[in-house]
Amino acid sequence: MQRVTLKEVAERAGVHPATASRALNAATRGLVNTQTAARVEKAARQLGYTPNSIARSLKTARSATVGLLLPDLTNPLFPPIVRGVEDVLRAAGYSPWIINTDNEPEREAAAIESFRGRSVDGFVVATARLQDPLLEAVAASGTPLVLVNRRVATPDIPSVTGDDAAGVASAIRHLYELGHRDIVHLAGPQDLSTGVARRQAFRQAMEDVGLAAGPERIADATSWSEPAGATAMEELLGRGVPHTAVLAGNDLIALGCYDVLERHGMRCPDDVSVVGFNDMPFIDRVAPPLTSVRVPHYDIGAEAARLLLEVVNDPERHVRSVMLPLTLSVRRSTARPRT
Amino acid sequence: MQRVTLKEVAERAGVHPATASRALNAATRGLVNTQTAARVEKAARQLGYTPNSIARSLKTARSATVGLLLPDLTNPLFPPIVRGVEDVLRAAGYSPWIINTDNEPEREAAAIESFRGRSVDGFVVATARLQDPLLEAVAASGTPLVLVNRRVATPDIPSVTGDDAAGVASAIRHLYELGHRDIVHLAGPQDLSTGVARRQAFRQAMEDVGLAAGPERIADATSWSEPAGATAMEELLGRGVPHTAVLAGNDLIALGCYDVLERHGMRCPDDVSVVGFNDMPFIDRVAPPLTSVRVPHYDIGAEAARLLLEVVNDPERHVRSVMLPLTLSVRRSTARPRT
DNA sequence: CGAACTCCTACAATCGATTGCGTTCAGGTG
DNA sequence: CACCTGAACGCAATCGATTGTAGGAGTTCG
Repeated sequence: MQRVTLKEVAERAGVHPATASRALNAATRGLVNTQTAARVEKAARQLGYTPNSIARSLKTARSATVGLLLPDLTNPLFPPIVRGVEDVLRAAGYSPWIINTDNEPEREAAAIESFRGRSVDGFVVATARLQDPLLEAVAASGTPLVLVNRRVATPDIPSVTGDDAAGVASAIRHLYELGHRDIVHLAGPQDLSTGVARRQAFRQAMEDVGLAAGPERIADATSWSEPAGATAMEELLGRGVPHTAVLAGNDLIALGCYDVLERHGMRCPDDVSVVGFNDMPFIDRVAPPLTSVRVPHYDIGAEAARLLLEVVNDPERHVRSVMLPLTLSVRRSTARPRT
Repeated sequence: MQRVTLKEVAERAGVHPATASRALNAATRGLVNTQTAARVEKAARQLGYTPNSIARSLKTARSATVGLLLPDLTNPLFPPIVRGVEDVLRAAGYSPWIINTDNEPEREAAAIESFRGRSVDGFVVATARLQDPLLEAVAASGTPLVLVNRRVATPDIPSVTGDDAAGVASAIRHLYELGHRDIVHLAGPQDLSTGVARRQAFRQAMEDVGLAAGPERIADATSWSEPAGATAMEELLGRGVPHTAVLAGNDLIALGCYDVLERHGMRCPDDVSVVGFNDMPFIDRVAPPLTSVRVPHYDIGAEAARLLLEVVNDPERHVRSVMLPLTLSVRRSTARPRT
């Protein structure tokens, strides 16, 4: 377990540690005689030298490390994002620290604090609330920062999101073309950008096809979960608004909606069509398979990592946000309304 | 962004950095006058001092960091394990590095190399094949190491797993009590310990209730996936072995089995009962909801982290492996066989 | 033949915190 | 009053790698 140090490598190659360092580093190899470099490299290989990145980081003040803040990894949304981030980072020699915050501000603060202590080179954040002083402080401090899947009120923070408006529009269009005219929306939490964006997109898309989208047709779920979705659906049913189709803020809310329909003896899609959002893994295997707006989570993560690396490598670079196109996965939860 | 250093804190408090260090460190605070310590602490707070853990790690050769190797985070098995590990580690002031290896040995080697370079204090590994020279090398080198959900041939590596034998037995007993006598098994890959363990447990459990469990009743899937499960099921059907129930090596294999049944016009549970393994998230929402052996993945991860911390804190401690009890989640994919 | 230059390589400082050891000084003891 | 003790703190080395600068060997050119 005794680690091999650069000094030992240098000794074996008969050179000074400084020379060994330069020989082993791609950027500085040009400063060293080719044969010497080869000798050093050979010595390093023979001794099984692994550079101590802690020592390196101390000196260079860069850690090749990125902090990744998530609400909760067990939410099926996030693993693909994480993989996207990780794959891109790894290709660039970086790796992510992952921390779950459960959306608790104290946890988030602690995580940021801990990341700072470990001198991460940047942050990828998937937990942003619309108002988030912590994040604004991070951004203001000049630490590179990219948001995924969410945006904050502050405009000058780069983010990567899906094109929610277009996604919602395609869902509404799909329902419209099937013949639905009475469509309602189970919106997500209104303190998160996606919840707001999709809700607003719903109204816009409905207007665009000439349908009514008054507030009575929208119920807000308090979280992105099945129970919250069920509660919202119950509320909507209680209002007595006629409807033949439901657009849910995400797939979990749609599942909650399923439960309520079943409880009330209604069948999907025979009585009510349901559209979800995210197209999460295995949602094609529930009964009935859910029609859902597909969000390319892996790509979102990958793109976020790319953006972050850009800023890390060139802090002067101006911020840039990316919006990825969404598609609709049509399955059996949507059908023509009964006439 | 300019970080506050210990030296600055010391200056402000009017003491030497060494004293400041001792004052700020719980273990050495006793060496410092109480009032001085208070002064230092106040200075640290005022300046917003965050210790540079890189510098600390360099000096102390400990990083409060653990490497976590996974095959693939997007496999729904792993997020709960990761959370279990993370929650326990965080409580102890540690945090995990997560790396996906996709079960590729080179990736695994690269990950271990990278972890070594970052001086992790230990490893939690969920990727172990039965034979794994890399891991044996790690274990032999004295680096603390705990396996989760898998075991390797080498006996003296601590591991945390579910009690597969008992889980399989409870599944078989359930089917037996429903009246099934012809039961077959879709086994997982046989180069992984869980695949082997469950396969063997199947034979044992069948014998225990007095049923035949010849090799013709078992088909091996080449991976823990739906397509592999489907292929194995097709093979089994091709053999013409009569059966009224299937025990799948895991839930994904069970889903593959569902597909094949449907393709052949058979219905579950009317024609064939199916039992899965893992009880993964949302498997209760597929059609029909899958009866499955529930594995406490979060607890497995948490326990693994605890074991690892034990070894990290006391390297002399003798290895200890833990096996957690499993329960059966009975749902609608199992029913009495048709008479 | 010596000055000027180019290549390499060595020296030494540095990153920020920890820690063994030495020093100082107040207080107690004989 | 000389001496010892121990608490509290300062000094300086150290972890392992990076990097600006100095210096030495060899080459070229006036």
